[in-house]
Amino acid sequence: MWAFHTPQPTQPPSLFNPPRSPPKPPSSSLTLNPSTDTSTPNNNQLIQSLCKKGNLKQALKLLSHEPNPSQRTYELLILSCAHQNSLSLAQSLHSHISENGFDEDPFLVTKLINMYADLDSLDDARKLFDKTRKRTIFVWNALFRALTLAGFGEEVLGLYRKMIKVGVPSDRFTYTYVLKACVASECLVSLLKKGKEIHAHILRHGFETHVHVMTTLVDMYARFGCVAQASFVFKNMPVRNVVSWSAMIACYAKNEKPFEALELFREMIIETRDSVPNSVTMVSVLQACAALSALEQGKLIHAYVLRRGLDSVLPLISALITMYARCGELELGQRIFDRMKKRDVVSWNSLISSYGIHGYGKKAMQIFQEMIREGVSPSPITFVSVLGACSHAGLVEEGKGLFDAMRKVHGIIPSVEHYACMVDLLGRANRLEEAARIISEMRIEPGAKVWGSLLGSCRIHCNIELAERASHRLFQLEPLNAGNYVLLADIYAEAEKWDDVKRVRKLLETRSLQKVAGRSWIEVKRKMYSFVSVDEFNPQIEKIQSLLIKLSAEMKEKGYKPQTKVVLYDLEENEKERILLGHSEKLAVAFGLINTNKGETIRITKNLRLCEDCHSFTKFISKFTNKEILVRDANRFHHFQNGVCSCEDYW
DNA sequence: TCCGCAACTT
Repeated sequence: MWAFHTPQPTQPPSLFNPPRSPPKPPSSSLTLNPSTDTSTPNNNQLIQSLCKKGNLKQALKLLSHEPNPSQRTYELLILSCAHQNSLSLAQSLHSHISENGFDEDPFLVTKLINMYADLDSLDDARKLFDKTRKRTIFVWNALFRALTLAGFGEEVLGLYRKMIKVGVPSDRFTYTYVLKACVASECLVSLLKKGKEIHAHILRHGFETHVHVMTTLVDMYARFGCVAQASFVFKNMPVRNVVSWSAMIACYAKNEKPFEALELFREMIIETRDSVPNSVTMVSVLQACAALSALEQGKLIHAYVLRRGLDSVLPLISALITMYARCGELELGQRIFDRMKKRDVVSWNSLISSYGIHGYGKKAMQIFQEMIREGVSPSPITFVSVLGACSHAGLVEEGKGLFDAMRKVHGIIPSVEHYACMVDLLGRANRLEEAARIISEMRIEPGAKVWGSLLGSCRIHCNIELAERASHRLFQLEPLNAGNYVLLADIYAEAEKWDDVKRVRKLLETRSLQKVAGRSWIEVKRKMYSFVSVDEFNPQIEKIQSLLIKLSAEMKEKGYKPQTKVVLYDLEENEKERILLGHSEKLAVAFGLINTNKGETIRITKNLRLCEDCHSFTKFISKFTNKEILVRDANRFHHFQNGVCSCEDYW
């Protein structure tokens, strides 16, 4: 039955039916020799010390000679099985424990459930729980933990209801698990309502003073994107620690509130003495800088990281590489990577995606190959990064090859993200039929990301038929995402199907959704300036507008043609031109021209994809004014210099 | 006696 070789094959039958007798008192001596005496009362201690040394097989061998294994002995054996990742040994040990009558010991049941969770054998954990009669809160919690970790959130919530029904009171651990269960669902159901109910239970039972419970609550709201609720809970916490602060900062950083994240970080440093930011806190702070492309802020944060001696923490270094790359400083990121003494897969992923967003697809692929040569196993995210890089650079065949190798060579099953990358890769390259075929051949349910990629490509290549198919699915999958309606309306508009445009815009209205406004921002002397079309308040707005009008007129003489077709309203040409000059990105460029010194690069970030007119306008400007202009749009970087863009007009 | 929170890479 044991999965290892035992030198005494005559023993077994009695192995699982040892005589029952009370455990003998432990001896103080530990100087036993197993080869000369295998059945002394101190076998327990010997087994335990073998477990501690990691010699599980030897320990199990000895167990077969021990008539009275103690609870402690079993405990160490269980931990050893989990540690050695051996399910078959674990199951045999479990039978041994049952046959010795220890399977009603809640202590060992808890340990066994945890062990099965570590070994990813949820069925064993469930079965054990089902036949356990003495279900202490420890046993319940262990199962909640196991199921939550594996993503069976709904099952946990069902069991939680049962637990309340049978009258077992929750403790602080129960609350952290069931809160996490709300966001750990395999299916895409929203368990926010459940989470709010549990929030109410927590308050009713007086757990609002428990830091861990309340921090988990903050994190739960954060993951649902309920920033206001998360911040409400956080502000009302009677006790906070570095983890609570980090959770709230991460909440802002992940939910498109980078300013708030930086502000809270500032508050944390100034107002608290006992909650000093750690490397985890700093990762979120760097993410906020990256989201804003706030290079100067980012450098200050980097200096802080160095002062605090946090610069050898791997995830933090990856965040630094990403921050510099997203702020346009690819070389600084590369330099940090070069100086790393130790690198993990995340460090490589960061570098690969950095080259990807700058449009260097070939280079990203080279780094990928180098990583493989160094013996680092790629993760699913590695492929998202490198496929994304291929997509930005139009490397269709290379991307297809990588997608193939991912399965065949690296044994990674493609996820929705990978399919979305492939659809994007093919779609951008105007191979829309091929992209649609990939979707129809998918073995998993194509989610919103996949259809979204297709719709985005249809927008670029104005394919109405496929766009209608994609948006039909998207309207079901994410009815509240305004972007999908806007894309479809834009496609109709470009084809001058004004009735359809009206119909889709009406749909947007009836669902009371708001089109996300195009926004651009620029950092000048450590201050961020943000622009939303013409009417945004800015003290220099008149100066900006007159500069744009002047430049536009001058550039027209040199061959610049306003791409009025991007204005998707049925208007006169000159009116369209006026609208074009109000695009946020042009305002930011003009602001940059006015407020930067000669030779200084203009760095702009835009929340949406760059429009064709802004793209050609900025190319002209870069030549006309002899300025380097770096623009990061929703997808990638555009490096404008001397009239050309690094994307080679493929974006 | 057993159990717990936050982070990175798309």
